[in-house]
Amino acid sequence: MSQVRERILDVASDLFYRHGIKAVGVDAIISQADVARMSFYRHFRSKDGLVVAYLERRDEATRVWFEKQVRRLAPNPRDRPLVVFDALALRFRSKGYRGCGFINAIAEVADPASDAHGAAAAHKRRFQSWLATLLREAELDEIFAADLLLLFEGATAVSVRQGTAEPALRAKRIAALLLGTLEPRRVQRRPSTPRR
Amino acid sequence: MSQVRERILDVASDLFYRHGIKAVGVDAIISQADVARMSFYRHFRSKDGLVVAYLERRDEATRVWFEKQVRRLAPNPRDRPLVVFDALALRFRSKGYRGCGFINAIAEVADPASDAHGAAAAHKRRFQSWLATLLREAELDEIFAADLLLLFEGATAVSVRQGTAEPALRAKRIAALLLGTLEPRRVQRRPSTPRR
DNA sequence: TTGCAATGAGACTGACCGGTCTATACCATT
DNA sequence: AATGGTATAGACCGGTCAGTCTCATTGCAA
Repeated sequence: MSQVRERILDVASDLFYRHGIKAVGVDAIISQADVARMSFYRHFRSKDGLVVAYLERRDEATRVWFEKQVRRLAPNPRDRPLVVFDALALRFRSKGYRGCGFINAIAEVADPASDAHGAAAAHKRRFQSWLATLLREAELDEIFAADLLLLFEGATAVSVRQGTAEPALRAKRIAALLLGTLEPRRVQRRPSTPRR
Repeated sequence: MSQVRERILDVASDLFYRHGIKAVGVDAIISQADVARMSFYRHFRSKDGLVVAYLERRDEATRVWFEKQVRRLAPNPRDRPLVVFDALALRFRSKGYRGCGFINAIAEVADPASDAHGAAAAHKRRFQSWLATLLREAELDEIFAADLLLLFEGATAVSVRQGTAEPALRAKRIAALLLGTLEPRRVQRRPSTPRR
């Protein structure tokens, strides 16, 4: 209906993700969305309300995006649990990537009782259960979903810090080992010859 | 020398970690440190300067803490690479734990050219090279250091979100598999009998 | 005792914060 | 043509932000 609300959400999503939630004021949002101040408060009870809307919308969009990419990259359901990390690599390479918006929100908002925390936690729950579905459809044990999510989060954190997509492939390799697709390396113990 | 500077850093470290950097104003710091406003600006050029000092101090403290804990928990150097995750679990269980201060800083500050980013990146580099040392001293391949760090970060992110220490043990199990200490599970492929 | 550097207390600046309020303009339905 | 909902523009509120400045007080050392 109201394209004003959509415009606000578009602008806020962009600014919140790029600069962080606390770093973006209501003034910046309404001016960039070209919207009157009162129109903002007609559609959102407060800035906090907008933050929740931002996270809920991002939850939906993120999950739809991964679902689509994974289907595209892996026609065979058996390949999908690992292909998640290829999709993740795509994401890492996308312009302006700045990590998981939900993890960032949690890092920023601090208060675990806040609505933002709740929305972020809900997203991660849904994401993990999606991973479980992928595993089930690949005829693998759903029990690995939490492990995959841990690798997913780890890759994201490392990628943001070092600004490359390589951690996604690193995580994929570990995941493959975990799921039994690859044999573990057999050469971990180094020969006892002195180094250098 | 000056205990004023130390007091400021003590208070700032606590507040920055607990509430986030942007959420803590100079006023709160100086009032809680019981220090005059000008004393603050005599010791730190700006709030950003204080943030860098906070991160550098935390870098030192964090690495010293892990080093000590790992030595304590694993007298045998061969056990130390995995015992890192037991130390991490201790950390997760500590009161008021709110994740990695450096990851949080990166999430909050956004600008990758900022001093805060630089300090955080430097910490992670040092931490990874410490992990490499542990691996070397355990006669394992240093190449795994990046993998261990990825698991470390993943466990941290998950732990903060769900508020438990369990992800540390999950990461440890994966690390053990990775380092070849454990055999991979042999039962991943579920029997083709229909579920439920 | 004198002198100096460090600290304290607090006023002050200009900018911005989230949020409220009034007044006006537009546009579709009746 | 009148009405009612939705938009706009922008003044305004109290509070907080980071940072500067002045001046009094402290404490130590020459």
